[in-house]
Amino acid sequence: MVELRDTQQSRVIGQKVLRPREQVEERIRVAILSGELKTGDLLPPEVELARQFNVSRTTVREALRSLTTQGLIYKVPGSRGGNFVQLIDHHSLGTAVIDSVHNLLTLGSIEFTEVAEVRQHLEVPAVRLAAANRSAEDLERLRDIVRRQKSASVDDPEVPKLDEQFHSLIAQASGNRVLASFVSALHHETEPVHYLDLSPDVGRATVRQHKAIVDAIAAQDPDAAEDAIVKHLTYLRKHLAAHVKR
Amino acid sequence: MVELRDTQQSRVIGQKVLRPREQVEERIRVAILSGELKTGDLLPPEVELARQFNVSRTTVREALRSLTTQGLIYKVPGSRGGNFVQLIDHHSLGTAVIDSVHNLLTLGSIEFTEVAEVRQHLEVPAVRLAAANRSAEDLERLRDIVRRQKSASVDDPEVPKLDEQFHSLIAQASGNRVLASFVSALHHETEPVHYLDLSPDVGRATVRQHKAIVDAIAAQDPDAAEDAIVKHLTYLRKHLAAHVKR
DNA sequence: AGCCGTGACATTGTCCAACAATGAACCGCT
DNA sequence: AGCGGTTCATTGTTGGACAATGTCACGGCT
Repeated sequence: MVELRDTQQSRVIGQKVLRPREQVEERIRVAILSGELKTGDLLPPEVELARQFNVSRTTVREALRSLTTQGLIYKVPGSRGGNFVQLIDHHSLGTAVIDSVHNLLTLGSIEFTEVAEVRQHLEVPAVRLAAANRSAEDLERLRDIVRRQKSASVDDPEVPKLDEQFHSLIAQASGNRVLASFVSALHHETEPVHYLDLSPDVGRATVRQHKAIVDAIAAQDPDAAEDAIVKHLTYLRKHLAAHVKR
Repeated sequence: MVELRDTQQSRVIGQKVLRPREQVEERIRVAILSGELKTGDLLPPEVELARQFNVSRTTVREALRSLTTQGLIYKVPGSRGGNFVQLIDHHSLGTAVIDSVHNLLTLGSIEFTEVAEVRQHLEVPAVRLAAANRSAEDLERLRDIVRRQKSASVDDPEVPKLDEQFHSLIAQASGNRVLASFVSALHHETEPVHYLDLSPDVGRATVRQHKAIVDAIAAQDPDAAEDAIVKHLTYLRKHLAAHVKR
């Protein structure tokens, strides 16, 4: 947090010396972020890149490895393989959040309840916006999910996936992609716990609550929607609290 | 989204073949996430790791490069250097969000308004919680910042930093670290724009609004705090909208 | 004694040249 | 048309060398 400021000489001539790997990485990064390289484009082979940048293939590979880890490119071995520019849309934000939150949770650097709390703070606006902005298609897809949830048995392996889809779809219907990414990421990290115990009672109650949410969205009634989702989340939290066994 | 399920043979014997680099990376990752390696610990030198895993140093280096990019370790060249386990706390989440949102914004994959909207949805609960949970020290620090903002001239290079600190501190005072990380990340990505034009009028209005927020937090009045922050954010948005020149 | 340069040293950073693994396209056989 | 092997471009891994970096200890200078 300490900030060093050059009080005497504010003119700067020298810049930080960048190592070869950093320069290569940066050049490729701006090529991607500037749109010079588009999604799906194939980068030149590593030997060719090494030639162009006049560095060794090893250095190029370290730069590419870093870019891969950042999710900007992906590598494909084999004859028609190579380094391709990765699709970068709002889902990237979701996975970035998932990864980071997951790490922090397993390290104990943050508490589960903090995540759940933020999730609720985001799901309420999400469902309100969904009620206001939902398309006919959104509604149909939500109804379809609830239908399938109703018919699924408790131990059906589809259950968690359906639940994830339900909440993600609502967030998507809000029309705000950042909000959608956050909600589905936080859902992903908070929900898994309650798959372990799932009595038929809880299953039925969940479906009933989901239906109430969808009805409010169908009626385009944000207040009712908020009410329904708060009830749902509160129910889940109470139910979860009864099963903290770890 | 397609899920392939083996309908005929549900017994799985073979697992995916992992490349050496992946195995090394994974082993080190779990060592860190399990707590076997703690913050600040020094990993064995690369040649030693190569010996232990029985792979080449190059392979070890690729694994370490990836872990570095993920923020799990950091590298220090030189005699007493090496690969150290990075501190991983909730700030990691903030920087992860900043990076991803920044990429998406420059690529045009998300809209500025979506980020700003989510920011507001998070700052409202943040300020309410801050009003409820704030410590005496939090309050003193907030007052100190407002004091300094009052005395700072419009073109003072400290101004943006103070603003960032102000909003981050409030989020921190909420007591929810996930919330704090999100708020400061989104603030970081949405605020820079309005540094460009900063008339003395706007500066004074901002400080006045900040003071109102702090007063509400001091009085531990969540409703008043919400009211104040909404007014503030609305003012900023209106002011920003008048200057969309890019 | 304290300060400053200087050189040794451990470690990461880069280079090079080769070979292994991968997987798509091609070709020929039936 | 389908099947199986071959070719080939590309990434993945290896081993070994040298360069760059930054800490430490030492020694000389003041």
